[in-house]
Amino acid sequence: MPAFHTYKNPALATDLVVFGYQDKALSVLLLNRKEAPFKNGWTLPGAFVGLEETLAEACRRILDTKLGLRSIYLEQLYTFDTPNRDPRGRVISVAHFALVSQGKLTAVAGKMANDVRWFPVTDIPVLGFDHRQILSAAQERLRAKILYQPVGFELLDENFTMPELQDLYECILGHSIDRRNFRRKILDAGFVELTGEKKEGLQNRPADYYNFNKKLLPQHFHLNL
Amino acid sequence: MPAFHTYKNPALATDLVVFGYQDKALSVLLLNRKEAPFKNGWTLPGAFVGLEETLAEACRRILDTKLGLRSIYLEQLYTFDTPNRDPRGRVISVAHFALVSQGKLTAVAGKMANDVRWFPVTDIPVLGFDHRQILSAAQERLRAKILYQPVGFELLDENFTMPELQDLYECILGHSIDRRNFRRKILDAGFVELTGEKKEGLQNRPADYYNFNKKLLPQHFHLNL
DNA sequence: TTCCGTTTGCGTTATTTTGACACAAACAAA
DNA sequence: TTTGTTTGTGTCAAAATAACGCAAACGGAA
Repeated sequence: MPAFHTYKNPALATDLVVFGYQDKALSVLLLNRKEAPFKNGWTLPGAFVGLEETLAEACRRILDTKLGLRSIYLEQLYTFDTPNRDPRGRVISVAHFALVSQGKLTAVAGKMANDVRWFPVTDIPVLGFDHRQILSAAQERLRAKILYQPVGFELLDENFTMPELQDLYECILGHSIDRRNFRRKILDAGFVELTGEKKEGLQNRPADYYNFNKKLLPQHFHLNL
Repeated sequence: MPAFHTYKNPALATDLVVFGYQDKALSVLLLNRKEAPFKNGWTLPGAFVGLEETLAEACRRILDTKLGLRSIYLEQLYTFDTPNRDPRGRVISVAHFALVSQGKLTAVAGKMANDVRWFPVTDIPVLGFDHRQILSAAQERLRAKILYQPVGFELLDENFTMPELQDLYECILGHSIDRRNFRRKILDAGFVELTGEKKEGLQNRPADYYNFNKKLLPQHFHLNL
């Protein structure tokens, strides 16, 4: 038996699908590469995984140093290993996806280098590597997840109105929902509560602000939308 | 930038959760290790991933050479990277789970080395590495999956009766279901059809044989059981 | 002020789905 | 024939869902 680390293994990387919600649209952070391969092409942010860090730590490192994002929702998505997915050689990528709330999104937008941009998921450019496939998998996961876990709140501010929440759901699910039925199902699920405040200063009737109540959270529900 | 494969990367492995269904019980293939670490302890079958093979190929290799199983259902589960999950060093494992039908199960049972055994999921011994965690994740995935994809049929023979199918569902879900409601929901989902044959030779009323009909498959349904 | 267009909040009703049963049919064994 | 057990089919009340009406609360125009 040879020494342990002399085994020839594929290289290990992480790629990140960072979702944000702004201007009534779900969007993704893309990075314009300055180096080959795919020079000047758009890709997901990613990096190789070091010997001393976990996958999550590698993701946090990317989020922090490349994008200036901290303490946001992060989840492992899938591990991609198509043979020629990276022209440089054999690289296996453990893809993750992250959710950025509106508050943090706007706060960081200015700090970002001009080679990092938000793209609405409805208008994604050609992506390098197999990142189009990764992005599609992330969207599918998010679609499924939003129906049984309170993950959508990671994309909104602490306080949000029912119409705002509904528009988010519609963006992610890709179809429109009846206002009144949506409201009823969300309230029945029982993980939001009224704050008592209203969204004033608008043109129409003020909307009630709601709050994601972690104490009431059933941690497992099922929305039929 | 150093030569590509001089990056220090964690070692990459695969571990397999092979599910079988026999004697009205869901069971898992476990391997008794002949070498350290966890010598004489039970673990999931696994192997390191070579440079020239995909993850799926590595899994097929294990299934074929170690267990004598071919062309069975295989799916990626999750990638485990807890720092000290392997006492030999930093190993990241892309766990998969496989489903073996009763026919193939019995055909191969005899060929298996005596250090490989089926264990009912209700009676699992202490496992090495983080394999208990992997097994639990696989069970959870299977529980969820059986409700919206026709994956349970991979565990049965081509022809099966409704009571057999129900018992399988009950084993995986972990709770009993009303016979009549179960039948109705399965038939409403519309991916099984009567073969016309009956399971004769038993003590009681013969049960109708059903068939998993791939042509009728909606590929996306939702069972509420 | 009054009227209008728009959005929000709250409700109703018909339909569908679900959960909990009852009962007869088909076998083997007594 | 009778009994015990399992399978196939149907019923019915309760719950969940989809579709929809209507008044309240704003800003802006008349």
